[in-house]
Amino acid sequence: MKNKRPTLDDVAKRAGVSKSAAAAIFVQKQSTVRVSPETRSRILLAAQEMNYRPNAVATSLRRQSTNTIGYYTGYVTVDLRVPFHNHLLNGIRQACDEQKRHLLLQGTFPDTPIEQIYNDLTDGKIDGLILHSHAGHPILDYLRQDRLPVISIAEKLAGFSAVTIDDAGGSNSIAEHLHALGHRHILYRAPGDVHTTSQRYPQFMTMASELGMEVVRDSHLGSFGEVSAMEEELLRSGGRSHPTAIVCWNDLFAHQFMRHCKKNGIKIPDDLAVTGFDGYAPHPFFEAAPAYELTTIRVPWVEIGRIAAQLLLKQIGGAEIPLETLVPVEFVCGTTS
Amino acid sequence: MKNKRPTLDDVAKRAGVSKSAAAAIFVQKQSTVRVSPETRSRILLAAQEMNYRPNAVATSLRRQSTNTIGYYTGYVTVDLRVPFHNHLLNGIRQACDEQKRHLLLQGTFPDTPIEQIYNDLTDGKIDGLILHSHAGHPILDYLRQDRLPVISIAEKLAGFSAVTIDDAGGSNSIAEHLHALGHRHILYRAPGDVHTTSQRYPQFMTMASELGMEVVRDSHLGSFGEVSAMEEELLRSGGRSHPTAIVCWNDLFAHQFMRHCKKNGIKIPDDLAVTGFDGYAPHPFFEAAPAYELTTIRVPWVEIGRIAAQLLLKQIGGAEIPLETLVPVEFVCGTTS
DNA sequence: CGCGTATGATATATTGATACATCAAGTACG
DNA sequence: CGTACTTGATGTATCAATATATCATACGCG
Repeated sequence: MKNKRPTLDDVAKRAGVSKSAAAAIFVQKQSTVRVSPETRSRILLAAQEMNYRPNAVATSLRRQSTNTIGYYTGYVTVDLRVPFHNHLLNGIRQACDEQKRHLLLQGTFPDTPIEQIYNDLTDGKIDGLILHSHAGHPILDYLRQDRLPVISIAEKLAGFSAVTIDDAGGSNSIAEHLHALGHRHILYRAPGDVHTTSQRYPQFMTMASELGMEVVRDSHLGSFGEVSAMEEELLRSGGRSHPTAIVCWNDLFAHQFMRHCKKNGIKIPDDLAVTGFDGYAPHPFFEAAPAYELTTIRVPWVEIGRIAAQLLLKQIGGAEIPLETLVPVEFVCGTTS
Repeated sequence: MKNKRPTLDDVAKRAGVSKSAAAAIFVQKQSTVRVSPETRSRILLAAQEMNYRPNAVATSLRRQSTNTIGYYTGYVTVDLRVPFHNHLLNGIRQACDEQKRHLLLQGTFPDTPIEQIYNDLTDGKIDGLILHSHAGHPILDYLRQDRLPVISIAEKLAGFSAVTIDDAGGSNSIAEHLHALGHRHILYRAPGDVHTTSQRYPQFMTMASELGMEVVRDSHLGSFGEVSAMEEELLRSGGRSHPTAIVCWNDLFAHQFMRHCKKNGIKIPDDLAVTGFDGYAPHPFFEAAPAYELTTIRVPWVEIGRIAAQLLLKQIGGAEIPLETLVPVEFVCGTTS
């Protein structure tokens, strides 16, 4: 029969020493308690014979630290299959692995009471929290009153450090690229009340104006895959009129729109140019004969996850970290423009 | 300044009651201690004023249960962007959310000492563990000696319950489908020493023989994207000879191979039929104008993750769960056959 | 020989919540 | 009116480690 798990007391008893002596062997940082080599090996032998392993929960309670960070996936998107989640998580996990920390996936259904979310995030299970895509979420006000170290990804949130993306630079690149190709009339497709839009659209507008391009704004939100009225019109016109290019706020919208183009016989980029933003490096799995290679801004999501986790761990360690860490992006010229 | 976090003692003191009374209000299951409505509200008021939240780590220690399950991602594939990971995780998270449990992502670099992995998995941080793709991993022997509840996904592992996939049924479907289309010479492409192969290949062979088809086996492993000698030959021949169909052990191999077909001008399915296995329901993100719709066996990975987590939680709760839970698959006829 | 110090331990308080035993006061009832 | 039982609490041990104080010896040295 599988026995009860041995504790440090059991080990000490078997080795014929005090608990303090036994503890000195297993404590994470070096102990002030000294143990002779012979005693040490006696304790280690006893521990091995009993298959002793320290209890992480007890250690966490006493040390007031769990060596675990959380990634909160609630609110906007809970589906872990969404690329930004698994790309970020992959990077976060790399950092955790390197520093021997653990990663807790925390997320809640949209209708979970805010108090419960707050409780869940700040009940001591984690030493720090990574947030992404939570601008405007009521949890932020709660977290600001708490001592839990928090880092934000892709958004500046008052009171927290952030790893941000060079949205402005990316937007400039797209505007310049389209201008160079001769496009003068652009449809800018991005939902209105979304944080990312506010980071990308104004800069695009500024640059577009400088270059003398006309931009029409389509801020329909809708659900993924839904076609807006302006898009509908564009599809009906066959794309062979103004605007000559559609700038999408992210790759997802671009891909979705291109599906409709295909159905409607619109040729890309001949009839219409399409650009995205995000550039999720597709996993090899998805590289199978893509119909289009999207022109986009490649955002190094995996790297961003990793940087965020590293900064958070520094902060947990007591270090000061910069309020903003800007990560550069890369213009990728595909076949859709 | 942000103060020290209040404890139950602090709340009790402020409300002028004993710790036991205060505890009775916050304890998870109902307490044997009775509290009058007036006292109750006095305690609740005090707690609210102090912003008291119970410490989860202390609770875990006392209750000997963390309400957390682990998902171990080490060994074969650590990259969380691989579809089976994020599909499974999504299902697991659904189940955890429903039952208010937490999910710890545990994984280690390939060169982590086994003792350390064992320690990490069994040090009390989690109440149970989900394993996928770990057949033959040395950690299994360690875990078998432990009390930690474990459930395996997609593989029967001695000593643990498993959620399994109807690999045999899926293999039959593919054999019958190809036979019905007139194919008589098949190349079966699957690495030799992989668990999944042993589940899928024998049944395919049995059914193929019954139907009078000839099957050549290509068991080259190689790394993802690498072309085997047999594939090379097939590509050179332009596919316009025997075999007339290639059965891949999973969608990944199928997609990879099709990339090479495209490069070599081989038309699918006219020159060569291709089938896969897994049928990761692609996220809407990836639905953009796929060049091929792969003929495959759709395995409900999200659902499988969810079932596995639910069973594990039952087992943790003390219930007996079946040693094997077989999940049916679905034949999907695409345009590649 | 007595004082200071290094070595190798032990004893005890602490971390924050929970389970259970105990206890005082009030009520029901024969 | 005494026993039995209910209500509404309190006190204490426990979960498994860690931090710190304390305590014996032994040794160096003037």
